[in-house]
Amino acid sequence: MANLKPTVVVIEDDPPIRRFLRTGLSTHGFTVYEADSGRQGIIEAGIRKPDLIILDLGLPDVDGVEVIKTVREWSAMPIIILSARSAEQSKIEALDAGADDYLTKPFGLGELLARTRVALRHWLRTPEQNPTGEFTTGNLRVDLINRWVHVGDQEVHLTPIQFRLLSMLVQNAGKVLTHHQILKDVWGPSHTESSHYLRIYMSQLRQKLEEDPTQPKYLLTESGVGYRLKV
Amino acid sequence: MANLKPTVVVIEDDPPIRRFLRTGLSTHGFTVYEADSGRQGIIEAGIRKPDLIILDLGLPDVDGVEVIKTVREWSAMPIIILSARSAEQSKIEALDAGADDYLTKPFGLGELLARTRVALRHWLRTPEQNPTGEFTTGNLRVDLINRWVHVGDQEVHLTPIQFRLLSMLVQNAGKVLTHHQILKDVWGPSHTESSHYLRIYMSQLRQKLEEDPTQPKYLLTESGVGYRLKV
DNA sequence: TAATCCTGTAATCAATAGGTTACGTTCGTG
DNA sequence: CACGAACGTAACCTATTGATTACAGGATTA
Repeated sequence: MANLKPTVVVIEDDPPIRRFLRTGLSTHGFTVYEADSGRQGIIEAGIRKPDLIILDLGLPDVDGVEVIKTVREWSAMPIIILSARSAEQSKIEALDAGADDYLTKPFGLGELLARTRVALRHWLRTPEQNPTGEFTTGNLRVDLINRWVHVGDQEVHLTPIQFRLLSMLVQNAGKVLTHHQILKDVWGPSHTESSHYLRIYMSQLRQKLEEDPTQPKYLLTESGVGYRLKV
Repeated sequence: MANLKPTVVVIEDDPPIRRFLRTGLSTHGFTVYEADSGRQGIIEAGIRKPDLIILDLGLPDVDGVEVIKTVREWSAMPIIILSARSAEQSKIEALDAGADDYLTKPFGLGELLARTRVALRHWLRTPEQNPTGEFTTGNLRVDLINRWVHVGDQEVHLTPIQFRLLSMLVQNAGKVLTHHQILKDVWGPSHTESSHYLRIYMSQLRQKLEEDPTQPKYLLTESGVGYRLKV
């Protein structure tokens, strides 16, 4: 969804309001899918996996609160309620059933859009929505963002320098990095001649990551040049 | 039952409404701190590190939108707006400045409480996307919404800071958090260098949560980097 | 095959970072 | 205003990390 348009499923039985929502939302960058009943809405939400649901409480077939509960059984996606019912008890029920916001008709398009922005802001903050910087080759898995390394299903602990070194290799996986480049990046520009540091830490990494450190499968030496992470 | 009550900072200059909020919120399980001006409210939010801010837009000294922006410079905590202004433009400005919800006066206490529950639900949403807000690993169970911690079938009492620290780790379970990140979030932006605080409280958490505090299974140290809650 | 260069590994030691205890102060509650 | 809980601070001790030295293996070449 990062560079695509956000998608929304509108569940609303009244055709004029549906048209109002369709034009308003699509001219503001949404891809809009529509449903005119609760049953249809639940199906649509399941198929489209939208970034947002806009739901009218007063549907002909199912009670809106039931729709909320059904969706919440399998997803935490944002749900914004539109309703003609302004009674407080109705709001409380919908919100406690799992809705994220509640607008009473009549409402302005500007406010609705502002509240969709709030809902999407919340939703985007959840970590598993964000891409992970995970790298895999063979039975070696590295997550640069969460900062862990797995060999098989075993977690491996690395010291800060070891991790920086591996991190640089991962970010240039497949390419050969010269001693000079690595030393400059990991130890800083004042240590570009201390190539024995590099050998020692490379050895430590192999001890921790390679099945047979004497026959490395991932951390390869390019003699006279540098090192390379095999992909 | 609950480990400790959630805290809220109420920023409102009108004494009758302030009293209404104080009694309403505290009888429903909140610890309430009050401020009668924007300036004071920002300070209070920084000191108390509440779970929620309730903010009146019509303050005598600072514009409410400025208060939102100032808080958002260093925290993503939920902010619910109360306002006499029902104009759509006012709502849009506040929501886009970073507010999470907007209620127009007059409003009912029931609706306000329902909307606080929504805000806290968003704020506490764990990476697992657990709808109940409960987190489990090994024999450690944490419920961020109801605020209790169990080790085995034994309830454990935590102090406010201890709970905030654990809460942050739970919300980022699996990830390494740097000293800096934790200090900023738990103690506030002015304590980012006081890393010995962190060590002491981490030690206290281990005493309470780990079977063998010298060999932690959950609260892991990433030496030279920070800490991590193992999943 | 001897010399040389590049590479890998082990062991040591100092510096830094982390863990724990104890104690004084503050703050909220009754 | 007295009590206890929670917090901040200092001091001390332990563990981890990183730098460094020394040495061993292996390949290339004269």
